Amino acid sequence: MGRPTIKDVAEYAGVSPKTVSNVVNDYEHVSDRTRAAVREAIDALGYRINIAGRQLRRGRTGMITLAVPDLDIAYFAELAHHVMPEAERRGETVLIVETGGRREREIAAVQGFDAEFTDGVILSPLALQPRDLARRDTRLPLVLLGECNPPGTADHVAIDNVSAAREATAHLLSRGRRRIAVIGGALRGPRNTGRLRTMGYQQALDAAGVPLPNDLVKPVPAYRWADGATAARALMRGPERPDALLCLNDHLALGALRALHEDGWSVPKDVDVVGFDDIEATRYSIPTVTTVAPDKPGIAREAVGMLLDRIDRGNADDTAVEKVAGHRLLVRESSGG
Amino acid sequence: MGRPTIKDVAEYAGVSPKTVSNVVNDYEHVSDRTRAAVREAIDALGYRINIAGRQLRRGRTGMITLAVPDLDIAYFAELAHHVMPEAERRGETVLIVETGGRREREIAAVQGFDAEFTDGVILSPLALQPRDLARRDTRLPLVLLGECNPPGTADHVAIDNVSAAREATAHLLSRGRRRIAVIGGALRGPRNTGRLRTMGYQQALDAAGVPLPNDLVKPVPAYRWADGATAARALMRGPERPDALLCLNDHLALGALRALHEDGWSVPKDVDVVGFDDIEATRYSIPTVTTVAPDKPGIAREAVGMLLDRIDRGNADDTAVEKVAGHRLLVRESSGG
DNA sequence: TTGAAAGCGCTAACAC
DNA sequence: GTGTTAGCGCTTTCAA
Repeated sequence: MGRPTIKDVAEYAGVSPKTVSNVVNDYEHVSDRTRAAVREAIDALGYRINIAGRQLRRGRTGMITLAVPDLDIAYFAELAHHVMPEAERRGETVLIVETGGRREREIAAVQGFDAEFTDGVILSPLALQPRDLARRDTRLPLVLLGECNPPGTADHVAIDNVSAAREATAHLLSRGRRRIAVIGGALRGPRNTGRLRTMGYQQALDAAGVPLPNDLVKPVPAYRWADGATAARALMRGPERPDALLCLNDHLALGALRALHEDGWSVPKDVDVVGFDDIEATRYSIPTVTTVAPDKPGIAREAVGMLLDRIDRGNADDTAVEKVAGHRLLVRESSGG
Repeated sequence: MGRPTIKDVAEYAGVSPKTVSNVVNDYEHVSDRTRAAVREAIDALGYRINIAGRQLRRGRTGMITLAVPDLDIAYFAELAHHVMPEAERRGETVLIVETGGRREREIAAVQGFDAEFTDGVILSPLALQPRDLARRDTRLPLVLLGECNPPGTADHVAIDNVSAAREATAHLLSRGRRRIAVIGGALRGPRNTGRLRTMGYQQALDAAGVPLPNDLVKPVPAYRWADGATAARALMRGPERPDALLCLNDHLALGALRALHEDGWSVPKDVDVVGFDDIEATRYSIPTVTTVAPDKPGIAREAVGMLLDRIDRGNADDTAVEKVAGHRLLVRESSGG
């Protein structure tokens, strides 16, 4: 015989399938005796509910998707680590999907792939275009993390990237740094995370009356260790040698640290280094890395909450919600802390 | 109207539901004309298959569980990063679950939790006891990773931990190190990863005729940065100061590196450091860390393959399969590389 | 407080 | 090459 069904349990306990269902779902109006009998039957038969039957009937899977670029990026692993228990606390299971930061995979995620797996999606996009959202032909509830597509398109949680970068830059300026490079930055283009943080950097320079240095805003192919190392090496060997590196995530900062070490530069004596995300490695590296710490538990809580709200409301088409998560600058050895 | 079903598509295209199903499932014997018409209807209606109906009918969910202690441990994030595309390549979706290394969560994982979510489980256990497997009252296909419970209980993939540790220790001995400490090791107790690696360490010492130093096998509460730092500090300040640290994973090694730096020790001049797992951080730390690199893609491929085999065979009760994944020692700066 | 009947969306088996 | 029928396991009426 195959796996026991609710019918088998019912037969064994001498009740109807509906009664078993009532017990399984903690329905109140079940006599203690019946409940006990059903429980016993469940144990005896080793019954486990078949989620497919339930979700077919209920029209909900009890699962939500968390789509991130890459679990190899510690920030996303840490984020997942916070999202999963938060979802579990609220009775949902999380399906993690890696997009690789590729646009077609991100589009697939906001479309619910080709199958309707989950009740909603939390996506941390990198390549998604505003028009991809506009074209979305589904009511699949969606919450966006980090990247700031034109507000109003979807629910969204992020830190205040402009302020965060402004504070980090102001910190470097207050240490007398004037030739501050931005690794992973962008002086123009869409208002993605890199652009917003570069704007904050520019604002801090403006406020201090420091002119924007030439050629020190350096884009990178990705926010990985190797990219930080390459960029730092190029900047330090270039004509406009910086005295500080504002790295737009911690992996870039740690990669930069390594390249600086190899080229014989001392941090923070010759050059300061600052990162974003507060991944665990920055607390143990040599030197430890000053970083902007986003409120990860808060982001996870808000994202899950917003998504479940939308799912519960049937994703009614009202206006999108914007939430700003907290952040703080943790000054460590790499900038004199 | 709600989400379109296969019936709606059939009506729109003027065919039967079964024909739509055939098209969706890439069944061969469908005329091009029909196929095109169905495709068009699908696009027009924005139809996406409802996975619940399919899995109810097919008796398979197309999902497998990957249960790891903690995504914050880079090794497990990297492992997940390899398992997901491998599973996808084979048409399966991966549900990641964190156990926190807690026994009751690991038991729940091998039992399939209380719901029938997935078709099988890949578990990387830490606290699971042999008797937990013996007691298992389910036919849920299972593959174990890493920890070596009594062979024969379940399919199992791991590197040869004894050999790996022996090689790493031999490497340190060949550099003239004689007072080699083991952070995370165990001289007795169950044959878990820590014990096996300590056995390899002992074998290498024996082979070289080096007596086992006193008090240098140091257990740790967990394999995290902080634990490595604490252990390294204690060892270096203790009465039996080591000249090398064999750290049983890279997080321990990186934490140790930090503690050594803080106490003014130079690596590798004063003391060598070796880790396990080859996480990306070890390639960028200062100094870079010598480590045992397991064949992660191979582990992922074997684990997924073994699990799907079992699922396809209906988990017939034949003997468990043992697979040994490859590994190699990468000598880096922390031991003179 | 419990039970009977119906049907969620899909596909296997079989007919045509 | 395509359609009909039946039923996967569950929960939602509604009735008893």
